[in-house]
Amino acid sequence: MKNVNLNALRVFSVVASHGNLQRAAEELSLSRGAVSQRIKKLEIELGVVLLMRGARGVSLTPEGERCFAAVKDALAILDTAFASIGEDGDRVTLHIGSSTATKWLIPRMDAFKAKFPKISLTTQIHEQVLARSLGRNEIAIWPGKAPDTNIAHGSRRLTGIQLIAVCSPDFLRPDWPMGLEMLLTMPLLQDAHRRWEKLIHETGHGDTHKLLNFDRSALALDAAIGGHGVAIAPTYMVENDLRSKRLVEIWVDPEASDDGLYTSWAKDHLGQTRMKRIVDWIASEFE
Amino acid sequence: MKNVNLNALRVFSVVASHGNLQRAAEELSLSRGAVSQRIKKLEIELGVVLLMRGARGVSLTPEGERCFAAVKDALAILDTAFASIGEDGDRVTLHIGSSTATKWLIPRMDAFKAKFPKISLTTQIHEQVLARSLGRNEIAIWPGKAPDTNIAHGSRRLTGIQLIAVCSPDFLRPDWPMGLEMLLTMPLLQDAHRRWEKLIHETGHGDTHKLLNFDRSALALDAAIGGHGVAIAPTYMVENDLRSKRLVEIWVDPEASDDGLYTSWAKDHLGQTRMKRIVDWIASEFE
DNA sequence: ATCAGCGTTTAGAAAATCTATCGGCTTCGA
DNA sequence: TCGAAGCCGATAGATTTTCTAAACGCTGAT
Repeated sequence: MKNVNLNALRVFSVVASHGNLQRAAEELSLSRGAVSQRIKKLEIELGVVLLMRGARGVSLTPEGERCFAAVKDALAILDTAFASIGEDGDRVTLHIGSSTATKWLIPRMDAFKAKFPKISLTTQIHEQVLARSLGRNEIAIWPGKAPDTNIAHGSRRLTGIQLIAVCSPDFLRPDWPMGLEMLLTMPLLQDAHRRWEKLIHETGHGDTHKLLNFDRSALALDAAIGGHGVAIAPTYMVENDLRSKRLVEIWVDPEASDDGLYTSWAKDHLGQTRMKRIVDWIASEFE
Repeated sequence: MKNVNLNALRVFSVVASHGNLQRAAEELSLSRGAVSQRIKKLEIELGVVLLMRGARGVSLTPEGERCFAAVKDALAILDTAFASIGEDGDRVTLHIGSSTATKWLIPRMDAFKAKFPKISLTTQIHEQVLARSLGRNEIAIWPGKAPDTNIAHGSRRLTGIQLIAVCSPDFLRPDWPMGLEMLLTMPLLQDAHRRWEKLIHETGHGDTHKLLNFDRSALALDAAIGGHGVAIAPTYMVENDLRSKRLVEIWVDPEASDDGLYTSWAKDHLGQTRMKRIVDWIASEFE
C-alpha cells in the first residue's frame, strides 16, 4: 500500500460525509485549517484530487468517491471489531483452576449473581498459571508462592494454604483426634500434589499401593464424599462441603505451606469500580 | 469507533505477521522501541492486550487475533482501492481459494502472462467466500450452489463439480476400473469435504481409521502424488496433474453434485474490456 | 556462566499536528 | 453595486506525537 496516513483517512471520511470542512472540523474537534491541511497532505500522498472545493462546501471527485467507499468499508470493519473487542459489555472473565472452580466458585455462584446481577461471569478453566498478561475485565485466582510478578497486574493474597484431611461423616474410622500413623493406614485419596505419598515416605507408615490418585483435587474430594477414603486438600476447597456436612475434618497437616492463593487483575484499567468490587468480593469470601 | 490511532494498526498488522517486533521494526524502518511503544499505546486505546510477549517473539492473544483479522481485511480494502486510484491501472486482483490457486491457477500463470502481458495479477488467497463487495479490478473464483447473489456483482458459472479419485501412477492397486468396495479398502486421503468418510459410512465398507485428513485439498493431492494413498477432488483441481502424469484417475464419483465453480466481478466498472477479457479467459480455461 | 535474541523503558530530539490569525473566493440579499 | 455570510487555504509558531539511542531485563541455548 502507498504509505498513506491512515488517520487522515478518518478525517477525509468525516469531511466526505458532511460535504463541508467546517462541520467536519467541528465533529473532529479540530480547526478547519487542520482539516484542510490533512486532506491536502492525503491528496499528495495518494497522488489524486479527492475534493472539489467551493463556496458552499466540498464535493467528491470520482477518485474521492472511490476512496470514500473504500474507507467507509474499511472503517466499518474496524468499527465492528473494536466495538466488541475487550468490551463484552458487563462481562468479566475469571481465570481459575478447575478444582477451585468446582469447590470454591460454583457454590458461590448464587452469591455472586445476587451481588453483581448485571455482570456476566465467564469462567475460564486453566491447569497452569496464565502465561500471558491479563486484559481488561479479566481476573485470575492462582496458588503460588508470591503475588503476581507481572508489573502490569495488580495482585492480592487471598489466603494461606492449610491442608486438612477430610472424609465422609459415615466413613468408618477411629475417634477424633487421630494420630498420623493411624491415619496413614486408611484408604487415602490424593491429587497431583501427592501429599499423602510424601507423608508415607516421611514416616515409614502406610502403604503407597493403597493410594487412589486423581488428577483433580475436586475429584479426590468427590470420592471422599462418596465414602471411598480420606482426601487431603486446602481448607478453602473443602469448607463448603464441611459446612454442608458432606465431609468432616479429621486431621490438620501441621506442616506450614509457604504457598498462598492469590488473585490478580490488569492494573491499566484504573477507576473500574466494578473490577475493584469484584476483587474485594473475592477477597472477602476468603476471610 | 474508539479513537484508535489507525497508523498504529498498520504497525500492529506487521508485527502480527512477523510474530517478532524486531523484524516488524525492520520492515517498517522504525526502531524496535518505537514499535513496542506503538503497540503498547494501541493496547491502552483499545483496552485489551493484543500480544503475548516472549523471549522468542510475540504471539497473538484471542483479542489480538480478532484485531488482526479485522485490520487485515480493512487494510486489504484500502490497499486494493489505493493501488488503482488515480491510475488507469493495469493491476487486477484475483480472490481465490488456496487449493484452487495451487492446482488451477499456478499452472496457468505463464498462459495468463502470455495473454495479458501488461496486466499485473495479484492473487489474494481466502479460505472462505469474501464477505465484502468486490471493488474495481477485482475478480473472485468460488465454489457454490448458485451464482453470486450480490447485485453489485456480475457472475458466471465456470464448471460443475465432478469428483474423481486419483493416485500416483506408481501406487500399487488393482487394475482399472475398480469397484468402490475395493477402492475403500485402500489408504484414503481426504480434505475438509470428507467425501471418503461419507462413502465409507454409506457403503459400510472400508475403515475410517485408515483415512488421512488434510485441511487443504492441495495437500491431500500432493500426498497422493507422493504415493501415500488415494485422494478425491474436483476434476478442475487435478487435471493438470493428470496431464503431467503425476496422478492417474482410478474412479469417478457417480453422485452428481449441485455445486459448481463460479466467478464474479464488480458490475460497476462497465466498459472495462480488459476485465471482460480476463473473465472470458478464465471461463475458457474451464471448457 | 555466558551469549544471543527478544521486548521494554526512558530522556531527549525530530517530526507531525494543531491553533490562531490573516486572507481570498463565491453567493446572496438589499 | 456593495456588503455580509459562509466557505476554504496558507502560514508562523505552539503543542503533541513519534522516534532514536541507550540502557536494561528476561529467556533459552550452549
